[in-house]
Amino acid sequence: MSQVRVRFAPSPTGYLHIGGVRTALFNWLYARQQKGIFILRIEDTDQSRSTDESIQAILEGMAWVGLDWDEGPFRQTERMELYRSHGLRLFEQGKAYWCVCTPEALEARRKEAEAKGLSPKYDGRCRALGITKPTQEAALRFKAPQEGQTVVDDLIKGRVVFDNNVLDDLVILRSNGYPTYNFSVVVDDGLMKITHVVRGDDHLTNTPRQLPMFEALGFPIPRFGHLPMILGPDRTRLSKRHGATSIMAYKEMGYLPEAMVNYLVRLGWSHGDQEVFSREELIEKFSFDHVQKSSAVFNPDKLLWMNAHYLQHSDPSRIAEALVPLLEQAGLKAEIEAVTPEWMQRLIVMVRERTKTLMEMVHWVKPYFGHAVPYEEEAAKKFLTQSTVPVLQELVATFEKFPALSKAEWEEAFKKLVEQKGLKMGQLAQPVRVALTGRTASPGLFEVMELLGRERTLLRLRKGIERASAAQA
RNA sequence: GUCCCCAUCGUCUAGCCUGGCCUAGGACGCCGGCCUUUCAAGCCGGCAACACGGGUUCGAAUCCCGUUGGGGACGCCA
Repeated sequence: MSQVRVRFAPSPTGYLHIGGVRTALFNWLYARQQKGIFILRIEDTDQSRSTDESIQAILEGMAWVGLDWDEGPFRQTERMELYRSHGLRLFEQGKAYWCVCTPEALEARRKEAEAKGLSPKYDGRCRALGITKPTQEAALRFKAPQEGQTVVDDLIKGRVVFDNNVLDDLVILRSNGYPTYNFSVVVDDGLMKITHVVRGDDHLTNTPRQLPMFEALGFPIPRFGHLPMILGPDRTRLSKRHGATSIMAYKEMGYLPEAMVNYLVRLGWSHGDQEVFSREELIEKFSFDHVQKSSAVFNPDKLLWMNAHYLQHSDPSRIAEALVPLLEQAGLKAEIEAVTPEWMQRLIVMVRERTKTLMEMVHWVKPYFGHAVPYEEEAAKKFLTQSTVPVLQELVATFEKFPALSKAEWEEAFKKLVEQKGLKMGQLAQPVRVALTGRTASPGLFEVMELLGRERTLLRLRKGIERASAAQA
């Protein structure tokens, strides 16, 4: 068996979307598993819609999810000669012909046919003309087989049979000399010796159109695998109106690429009941046998859960790596530089079980930098009241007696004070929480103290007392 | 309209190929409880599906046919 060669072939007409990433991912996984070659090919033959920004977006998106390629990126616009020469060869061999129908005329006939309830396919009228040297604008059409059947033995869908009479003579070279999609794909997949064409199942009906071209060009026929589509909640193809579909939008919302990959791979593929897979496991366990035939609805809730899971279970240094740029973006550059990586990781471990995205984590992590902490007005108003001043003062006095902060000792002292005063835990805990973090919700108080350290804990408690003393009685 | 694909809880899915182990399992979400200094996390429990109709068979979620429903394709777009 020769080496597996697969490709991801997006067209650069917008951002890299979720569906594209999943297609790329399945190709990549298969290549890595089979020790094969993964090729990136940019299909930019539609010069009116392709942009360089889109190419950048594709590369950026691929990099973010960690899908690296072995060959390319190739751009089809740099391979024009190849398509032209192969097209002309088909003409010379009598397998293609010049068509002088204008786009307008074709459009009109298509409409007419549709109105009559007929198939809108090209009627093949130039096929018999035998034009050898067109004197006007002409497109080259491939002579598609008109009888018999074309069978696609699909890796995912199984055996699919098409009657050739549904095929029409496809334009392979436009009158402007550019190849069309269905032709450039065949030439490239053939020339690049692609062994497995794995793409969205919106291409399934393109396959019987492409197979005869592989044959005509003398290329070996690759295996095909058509992946089910990803749908929005309304069960139509996922698109912009369903919300964020750009892969980079998820980066910006604070998702981890590994969570994204894990979620996406489970959309259409499964391995028993397992939900969470490391990248190594995916490479090992991926199989087309367990790719679902039916389309899947994108479920943001489950993606969010997956992200929370990775936030909670990944190595803290990994989370820090992803979080730090976001903190810098949030204007905390100086604060980050003032702390050690170890402390940063402790902070992450402390807050992470209450965050589902890195963006939420940014919010949760903020109170622990710097000396004093700003209060959320509501929180201060509610808990830093005159009546709390005496007990807070007593707490500070108690803590001051300890030369160092010991979480266990301070907790014990705290609880003793609560008991002495006949208070409920929360009656002291909430004011202290606000004093320490500025908020009513936080990690465990003594974890917070331990992280802040003795001096900052005492400082913030004193500031809390100041604020409470200034409050209206 | 024509062709193609698909069909298990609201969603992602296991099981289907190689019928009985399925009183259909897991996950997300939802509801309830436990834990609890707040917020979470965690743990325990609950609700919830084989689209429908015919066959085949001792027996069908699993095999066959049809119906219905959903999706896709039919461009000098990709």
